[in-house]
Amino acid sequence: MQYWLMKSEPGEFSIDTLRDMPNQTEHWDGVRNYQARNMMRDEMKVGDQAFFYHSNCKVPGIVGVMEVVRTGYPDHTAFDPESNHFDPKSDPDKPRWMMVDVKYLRHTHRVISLTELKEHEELAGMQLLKKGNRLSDMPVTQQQWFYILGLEGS
DNA sequence: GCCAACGTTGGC
DNA sequence: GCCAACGTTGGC
Repeated sequence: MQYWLMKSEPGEFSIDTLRDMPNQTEHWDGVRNYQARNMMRDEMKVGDQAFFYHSNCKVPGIVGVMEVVRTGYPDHTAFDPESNHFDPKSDPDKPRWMMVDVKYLRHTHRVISLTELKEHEELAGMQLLKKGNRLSDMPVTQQQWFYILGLEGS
C-alpha cells in the first residue's frame, strides 16, 4: 500500500465536492504533466490512500483523506473541446493523459496548512516542500503519512 | 540537440 | 496581481 498527495484548486474541485459526489467517488481528471501522469498510470493502486490538498487558495494545505478505487485509465476530458482540460493532441486511439478514481474517506479534523508542514524538520524531505515543486500528485512516504496524521490531533 | 519564447503553476 | 520556477514548443 502506498501513500500519495494530490492537489486540486478548491475553486475547481474541492474536498467538499468529492464528499458530495454519488458514491463519494470521482475521477481525478485534468492532470497534464507527464511525471504526474506516469504515477497515476503506473504506480497508483486500488487501496492506496492519498491526502487531498487544496492549492492556489487562501490557506493551501491538506484538507482530507481519500482512497484510490480505480487504477489509471484514459482521461476523457482531454478529448472534449468543451472541457477546459481539452488537449487537441490527445488522440482517443492513443490517449496521452490518464486519471484514477478516488473515493472520499474523510476530512482531516482541521486544515494542515502548507505553512505548518514547513515547520517540521521531519517533513523536510517531502516533495511538496521542495522548491519549485509543481507536481499535482506525488508520493508520500509511510513515515511522512503517519507523521502528518499525528499533527492532525482530534 | 540547443535554447529562447512562451504558458502554467501556485505561493505569497 | 506578481513573479519564480519549471515544462513545453518550435526554429534553427
